[in-house]
Amino acid sequence: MQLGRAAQRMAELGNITRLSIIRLLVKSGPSGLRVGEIQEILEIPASTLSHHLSRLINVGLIEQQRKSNVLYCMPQIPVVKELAEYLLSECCSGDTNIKNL
Amino acid sequence: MQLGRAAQRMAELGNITRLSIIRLLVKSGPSGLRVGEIQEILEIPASTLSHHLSRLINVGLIEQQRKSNVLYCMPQIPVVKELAEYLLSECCSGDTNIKNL
DNA sequence: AGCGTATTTCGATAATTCTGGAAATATAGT
DNA sequence: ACTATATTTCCAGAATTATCGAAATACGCT
Repeated sequence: MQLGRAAQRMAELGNITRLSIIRLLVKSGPSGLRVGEIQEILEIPASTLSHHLSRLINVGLIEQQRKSNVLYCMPQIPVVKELAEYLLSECCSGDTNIKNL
Repeated sequence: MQLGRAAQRMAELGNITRLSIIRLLVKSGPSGLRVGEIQEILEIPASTLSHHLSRLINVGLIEQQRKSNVLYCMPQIPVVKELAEYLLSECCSGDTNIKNL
């Protein structure tokens, strides 16, 4: 992952509402939850939730799939994982003294 | 790590300048770099850099230590690690079907 | 076509953040 | 005390973001 993309994704996760959404979805698993479920569980006004969801979709952290009447939001767990790994990648490559971690 | 704290830290990492700083420091290792080194390497105006450093310090992602004339910035690698791990903690606890990750 | 439920788009306001120049502060050396 | 280097604080303008009500859209059912 390149720096700019990682920063974008971090920024989206750097909002307590959006982080709540992602945490809920990650916990729930890859099959996802409906928008309405998220709304009820987290008690977010529909328009606010929709705004945050579209931002998360924008950076690839979740995807949506329609099943008739309802939309399912699925966390893109490999993307989250990659982002997490990015933070410490190449750690200490300029300093062999890793003792005091 | 609790949600609010994690979101704060993510938000600080969600800026390309600050993420550059952290990446540089993480790569360089726990012994840190001087403020001036960071400034030269990343080519950031001093006041801008100082602003971003203070934000990173604020959330515990880096610490500073004075050595006579210069200030060293040391990445708090365990904190970064904890944050990274937070993202996927309790993953899929509500859904045993983890196959399609 | 009309209705009901689910979700998004629009629009507007308040709040926060980013950036960098100029001035201030800190520390060491003379 | 004075000078030099390193870094922060102050300030202010531009830009971005968060929030949510009201209206619009999407889809299935009858």
